[in-house]
Amino acid sequence: MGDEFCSCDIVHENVIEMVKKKMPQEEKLYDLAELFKVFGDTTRVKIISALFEAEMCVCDIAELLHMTQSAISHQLRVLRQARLVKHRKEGKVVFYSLDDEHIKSIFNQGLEHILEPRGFEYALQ
Amino acid sequence: MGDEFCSCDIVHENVIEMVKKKMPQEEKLYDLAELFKVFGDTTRVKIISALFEAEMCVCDIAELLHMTQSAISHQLRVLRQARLVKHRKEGKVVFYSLDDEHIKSIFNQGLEHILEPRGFEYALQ
DNA sequence: TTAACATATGAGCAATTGTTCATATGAACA
DNA sequence: TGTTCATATGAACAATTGCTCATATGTTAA
Repeated sequence: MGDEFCSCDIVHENVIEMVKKKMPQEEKLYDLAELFKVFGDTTRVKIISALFEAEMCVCDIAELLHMTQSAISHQLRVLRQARLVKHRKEGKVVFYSLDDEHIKSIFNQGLEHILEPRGFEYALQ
Repeated sequence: MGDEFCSCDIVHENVIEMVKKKMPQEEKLYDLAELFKVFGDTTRVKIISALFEAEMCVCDIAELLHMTQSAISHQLRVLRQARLVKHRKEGKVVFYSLDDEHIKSIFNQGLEHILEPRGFEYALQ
């Protein structure tokens, strides 16, 4: 039954069909993964966390995170392309700030998950 | 001023100090990035999306996503370690389901972001 | 016990990613 | 105009990641 991606015999076809119908489009799920991938790096999470507090220029962020200007600039590019930050030029200086209200929600939900006490079963792993 | 991670002279020390005080602990931000990293893969996003609809065994998921049992099992391990799914054994069969209410929120906030219409400036990039 | 089966896991490989280094761009000012 | 400075970017390299393949684990049934 099916395309043999699993050697099992017990496949629950009715469940699979139901789930297949209800799941979002493949493309949406791909985009969603791409979005979370942007959040999935310590440097970028730190940048976002910093920009929650204040608009900052590239140089400030580099100084704050003890990283090179180049590294920060590369990461800001990623954040820009994901529409998570916006920028404003003032002469030579470029100020970055958060672009989206959703970010705070996503970020905070993530923090809540992190801060939850861990269950017994997990502690054993 | 500072540790010279940036050759700039214009560093706004007062902003940096303020932000530094308000930012979450480094370790929390690291954990947060680790959590989002788990969401940042198409296969795992699809698995989570499927488990929103129903509890499923490894074989069902493999069939649904047209992927090998091994690939799915490896990814389920990642999801388990991040406490995003739980499992229940019934004989040889292992059923997986979502472990956490936060997941739905994080996931849906992400989808909202994805679905937002894009601005003019971004369209040009 | 042995055979069959559902799942888990380790090693290896290709693809992706984050940083560094060198340099380009573009704005302000002498 | 030429210089200085803030930022952006391309190439290269090391580290990480997701999959495959082979095999281990653990459960059921003969």
